[in-house]
Amino acid sequence: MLSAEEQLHIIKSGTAEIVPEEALLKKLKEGRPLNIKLGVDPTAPDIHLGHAVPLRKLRQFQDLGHQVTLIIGDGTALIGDPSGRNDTRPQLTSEQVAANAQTYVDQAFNILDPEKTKLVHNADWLLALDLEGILKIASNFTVARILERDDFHNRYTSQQPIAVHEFLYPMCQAYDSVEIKADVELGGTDQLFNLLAGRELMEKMGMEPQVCLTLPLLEGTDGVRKMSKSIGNYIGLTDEPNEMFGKVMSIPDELLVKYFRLASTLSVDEVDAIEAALASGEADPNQTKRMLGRNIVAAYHGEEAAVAAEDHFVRTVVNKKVDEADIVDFAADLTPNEEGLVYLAKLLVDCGAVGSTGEARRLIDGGGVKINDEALPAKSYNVDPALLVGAVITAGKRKHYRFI
RNA sequence: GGGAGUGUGCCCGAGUGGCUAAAGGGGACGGGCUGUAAACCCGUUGGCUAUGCCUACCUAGGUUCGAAUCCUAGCGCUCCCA
Repeated sequence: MLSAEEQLHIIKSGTAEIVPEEALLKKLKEGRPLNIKLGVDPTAPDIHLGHAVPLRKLRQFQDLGHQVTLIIGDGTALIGDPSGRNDTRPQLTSEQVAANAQTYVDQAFNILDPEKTKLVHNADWLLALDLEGILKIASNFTVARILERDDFHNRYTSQQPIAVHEFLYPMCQAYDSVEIKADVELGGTDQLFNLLAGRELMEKMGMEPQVCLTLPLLEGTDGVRKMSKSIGNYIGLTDEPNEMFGKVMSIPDELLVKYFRLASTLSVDEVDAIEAALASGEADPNQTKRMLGRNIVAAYHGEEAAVAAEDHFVRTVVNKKVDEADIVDFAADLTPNEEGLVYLAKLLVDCGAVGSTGEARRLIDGGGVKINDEALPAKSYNVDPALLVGAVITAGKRKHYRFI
């Protein structure tokens, strides 16, 4: 086992805050495997690189010899985490939660070491609480304290509704820490309040309080907003290799180091080296980004897929060649009208390239529809079917079809 | 229980009887440039085989030649008082 100081150096990489750091050092010095907690909300079926950030950190802890308790928040999911929200989350049914939890766990074990992971469900103890138990926990918190939270405060002052049950969320999460006797709890920076609630509750219940470790939120491919499925700027762990690689290439350069640090499998030293090389201008951002893409694809699909994905990227994007594998065959009705033409706008809707004929027309007018790499002139909504037979029809940046 | 506000397109937000498929911004999409980065420029952003027709400003009615705009009721949200 590494020394406490060496461990701390690794753990600190990429973290936003450790509260309090001395307490973590002290725990590390005890030389025992610490119990590292991560609670996850099974509110969405797919997980993405943003969700993977704390999982990677957990993996680091595991590699340093510590134990992880992964809590499936099937109890808290019934509430819906209010963190960072400006509205009330929809409450999920237990069936949805169970299904989501399963896919989450499957994907999480791509990253975590199953040998050192204990999987628990907080419904087991949260739903077992009776009113007396709930009151006992709730009496440790005050309304003022909870209203201090940024998101509650903002919603309150901006006249957005806050449902009473949402107040229970941080308390339940705090109680989880008590239940599993956490030494350290991880979460995004938006989780700080919830993590601190756990620390407070443990202390009030006479336990050694957990250390709170927050990780920065990972921006999505737009480089601005945090990665999120609903915004559509996410890189899913189950994305196909080619798509995954392409999405990584589309992130802004400014995010390169952050992605390496939070989402890649590289060690702290390696990431430090890359950061220095980029800063000095020694490393080419494009090549470095490709390296990142390879690393991320390899982590979820294997080395071979990563090489193939980069290859695909070079062919289709850099050299602008249409890859045969990207062409979708579509059985189109090419029966011509009286003028001997077919309505291309409708065909583009039928094959799923666009949502409406209006959109198709606009795309054509904007030069976004190509036949065999040749842009159609504006207004050519009706075309000679002979042009289409056997040809590659491209709609937008990277949708290719062949009508058969 | 009483009172006051508010509800517009993916989002924010103008519009208070006709000139409004609805200003402006954001986002998104497409084109150019390029490293599927950033920056920048241009275009598009309800549906429909389209110089037109249809559907739209919370919902349902009503007034009017004409309503996102006025009236009535309802629904949602917020605040204040109790």
